[in-house]
Amino acid sequence: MSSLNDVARKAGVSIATVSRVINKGSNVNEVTRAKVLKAIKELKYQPSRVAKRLRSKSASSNLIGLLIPDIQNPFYVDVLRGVEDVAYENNYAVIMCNFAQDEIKEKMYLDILQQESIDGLIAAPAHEKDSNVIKLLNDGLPIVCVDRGLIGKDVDVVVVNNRDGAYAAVDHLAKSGYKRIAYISGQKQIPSSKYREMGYRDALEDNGISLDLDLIKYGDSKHGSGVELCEELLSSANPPDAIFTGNNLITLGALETIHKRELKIPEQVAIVGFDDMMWSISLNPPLSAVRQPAYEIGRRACELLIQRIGDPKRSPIQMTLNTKLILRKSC
Amino acid sequence: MSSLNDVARKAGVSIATVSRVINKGSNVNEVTRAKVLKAIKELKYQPSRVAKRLRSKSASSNLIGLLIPDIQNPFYVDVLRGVEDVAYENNYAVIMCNFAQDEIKEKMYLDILQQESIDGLIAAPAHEKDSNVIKLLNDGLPIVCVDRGLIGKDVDVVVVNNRDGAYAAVDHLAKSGYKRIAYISGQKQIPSSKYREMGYRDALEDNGISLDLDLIKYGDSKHGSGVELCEELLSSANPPDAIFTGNNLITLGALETIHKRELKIPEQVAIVGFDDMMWSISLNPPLSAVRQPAYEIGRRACELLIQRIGDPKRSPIQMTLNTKLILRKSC
DNA sequence: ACACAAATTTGAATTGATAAAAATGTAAAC
DNA sequence: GTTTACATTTTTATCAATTCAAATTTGTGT
Repeated sequence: MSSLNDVARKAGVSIATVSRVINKGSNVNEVTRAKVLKAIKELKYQPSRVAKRLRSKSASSNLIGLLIPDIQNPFYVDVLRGVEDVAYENNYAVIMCNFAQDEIKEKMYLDILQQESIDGLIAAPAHEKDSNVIKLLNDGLPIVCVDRGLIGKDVDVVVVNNRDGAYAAVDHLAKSGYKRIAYISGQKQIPSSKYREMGYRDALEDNGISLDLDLIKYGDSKHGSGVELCEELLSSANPPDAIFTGNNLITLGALETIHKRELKIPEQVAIVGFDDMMWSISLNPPLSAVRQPAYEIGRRACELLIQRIGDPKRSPIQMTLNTKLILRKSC
Repeated sequence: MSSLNDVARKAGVSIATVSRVINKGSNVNEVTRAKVLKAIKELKYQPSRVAKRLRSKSASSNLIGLLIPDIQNPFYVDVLRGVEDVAYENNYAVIMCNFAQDEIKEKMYLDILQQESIDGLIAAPAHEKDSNVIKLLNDGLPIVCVDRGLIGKDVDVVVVNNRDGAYAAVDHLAKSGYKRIAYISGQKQIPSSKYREMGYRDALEDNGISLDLDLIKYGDSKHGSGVELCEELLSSANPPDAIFTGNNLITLGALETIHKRELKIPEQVAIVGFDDMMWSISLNPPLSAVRQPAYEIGRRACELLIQRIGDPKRSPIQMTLNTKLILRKSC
């Protein structure tokens, strides 16, 4: 790897001149510029981003961090794609960090991101009081939150209307005649779970169905808890006739359990999940689901972040996108 | 952010001493060490990874790059998880770059990774002659290839036995009595597609089924081509009675088309896909598939890479893992 | 108390870039 | 022929760390 110095020597000028050729380009003679460019080409010179960052703290690293709780969840994959597309269009590269719902891991990644002096961060915090993320925010790093905000902090947020999405799904179940509608929730402490539960409760109430707390199960937002909690529900004395699942992976886990018990969907038990997937139509049966515009969440978040990097003082925006109930054959 | 200098001043010693306390720790008096550690704690000092990397090229940045062709493909998500788990265990962070099968994007990402002076790279190259990856290899960067190698280059590789995996699937279809077995391939130029086709052809031949080139369709390894190519196959004058799909996303696309046409699986058309997914059992019908140990591929690749970073001269290893045919209800 | 060795600490150079100050060169103005 | 203005280029300092040679302190034995 050749350095500025090598180029300068080869072109017979000083490093400062080479630097000017590469950067703004003002105040440099055409003849000199040509010499330098030739040397750069011959040496296949590439500037060291590391040295650049060290020198000028203000200099953009053109790196943004993306902090995600669970990359196995297709929802976050779509968010990632949205973020990445916008980042790429704007000449940013994305460092993706999957903390797998482990706050120690989260801290390690955030430390690294900060030490790499990223320009900004898109984060789905572990929960609303996520001190690791709050610390960076207090340090002045541009941050956009997705899927959940930070309590008491004025920060850019892109979320969906979780309460309404859940309401629509459960309302539809109720109006379709299901009486014992269960809810398998993700981690209780994350806001999206709470809002979805709120929508669930409201829809039941509005349809005159009394709440049965045995029909609400709390898990960890992963596949395994979908399997287990669905099992619990179905093996209870008074099982549900419909299930509303709190996310992607829970839905797939619940489906697995239902199929293992060879129950007919929706005749014996109906199911609607939060989060749609490209291949939901190929599931057995084609799955009804509350679609979140995950890709767009990613795009919007990245747009907001790039704006904020450009103007750190802009007042924060909370953006709420709408969900859409996609009806197929599972309810 | 405080620097070495701040710590040195606060502790009343030179920066060299502070550096020694932080790093190896040899040749430093216990009293001094205590003073320095106290100052570090008080200032919440964290060493700058940027400065460290600039200073000593040999010093580990504890960063590895992961270059992936398509993050939407769950196979690569599992590889990523494997890589990440091992990286985390060994105190490395992973920069994930998804080049979305776009070689220009690939080049941009690789340039960035090199400029960030990563310690090593795990790459699924675009194809066997991928000049972008070869360039880094020639520059001496430790590299491990997954899923496909680099032609004419002696490099660590972790692959699965694609030919045998495909053979097992197609052989099973043939032995089950299917006569017109189609193959929907991913991108023709990638090795895994070629080897899978080889297994397909061999299995047909060994079962006395003559090859019909109309039954081989080449796509781009993505969902859309699964949809379209399956459509082409099914609408032809002499449609197949079974389909072997070249990967995950193609399988899901093909399933979508089959369902749209309301064909019974496996009665009217059977299907076996390359790549298994956690939720394959919940598909309609539960999908038979050739399982690749994706998570293990990731783990192994990362282990090899960390070894190679430690010993750049170690002679390259080609590791071939085995696939397993998982039979469910789709054939 | 002295010489010598060992342990500890420091100073200065280095890494690759940027930015501000200083220096050089060129041409027009007086 | 000198001054001045302007364009161009170089010098030097800086960023935060590592590293090695040099300097200093400490310890040991006589």
